[in-house]
Amino acid sequence: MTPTVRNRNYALADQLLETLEEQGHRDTEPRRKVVAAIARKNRHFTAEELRGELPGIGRATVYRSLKLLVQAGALCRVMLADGALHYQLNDSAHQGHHHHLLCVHCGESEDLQGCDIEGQLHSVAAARQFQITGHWLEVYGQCYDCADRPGVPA
Amino acid sequence: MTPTVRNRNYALADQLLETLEEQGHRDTEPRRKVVAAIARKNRHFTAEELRGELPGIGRATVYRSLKLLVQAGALCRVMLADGALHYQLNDSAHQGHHHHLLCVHCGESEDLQGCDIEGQLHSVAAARQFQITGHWLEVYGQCYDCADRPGVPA
DNA sequence: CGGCCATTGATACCGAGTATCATTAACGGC
DNA sequence: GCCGTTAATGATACTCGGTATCAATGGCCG
Repeated sequence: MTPTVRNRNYALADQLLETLEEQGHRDTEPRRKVVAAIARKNRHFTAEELRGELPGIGRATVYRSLKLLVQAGALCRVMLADGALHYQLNDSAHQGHHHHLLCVHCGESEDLQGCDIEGQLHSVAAARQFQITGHWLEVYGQCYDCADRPGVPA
Repeated sequence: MTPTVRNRNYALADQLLETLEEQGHRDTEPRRKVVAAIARKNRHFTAEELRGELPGIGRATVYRSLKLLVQAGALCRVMLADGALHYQLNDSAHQGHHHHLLCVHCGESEDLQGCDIEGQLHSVAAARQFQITGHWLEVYGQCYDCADRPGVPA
């Protein structure tokens, strides 16, 4: 890891911790470690995966930290095509509601911002006198780098 | 239950059983009971809920039957807003890929057919050189009958 | 009728997450 | 800087939804 990346990770970890403190949560040693492990991630991960990288930290603590970060909007939950729930850092620019384009091959993901699903849903729903309160959308596929590789399941 | 409804349920159960037989599965006594219980449902249900209505039938058998019916396209899985997985009979006209409009108040659900999510997703994805292979969408809200009732969570 | 083999159901197991609760340690007040 | 309050921790047990195992059963076909 280059010094630059290391610095970025430290800054990100601090930022996450700060977010939690703003919500009235304490700055504790185990929390720092969890947050640092998350900051090191550059793609989505499962709770258990994260826990594997944090020996000595209680299972409950890892799950509690994840929940707090999701509530704070710093993490979002993504559901993979096989139904497995993963977590993913929210780019600070994309804290609001958005969807993901997930590469089933390499695990890369992109945020879908320019997609007017909402508007479309509302007009369809209005026709049926349905009042929409929320929705959940995940999109699966292959990214450019993976698209031409062989041996990829449909 | 009116005689008409009872007949409809019997017919539906037979049809489901037949679907399974077409896939090469046997016509067994427990299977008949599971399928009959499903045919009686007029809204989405959980595996455990169904199991509760089938005392004397093994847990594994219920889950196995559900899986077979999903594979056969007769049932579809819907994810509620709280993350709970439910099953729902597929209207025989809507066997293909489609989405659901779920009323969070009464549990009613409607199929979303006239919604061109696919096309929209493809154009957004094309711009990013992403090749879409699938997606998952659930839409939550309140149906006409529930919309004006008080005490409904957002 | 007989046999093969899918199906069954009891049971144990699994993965993901939550509840409990005694112990620890942050942080704010003084 | 000490101290008390109170949040946080981590060990453990538990829950929930679903799957694997496997001996016993019973459909179905020749």
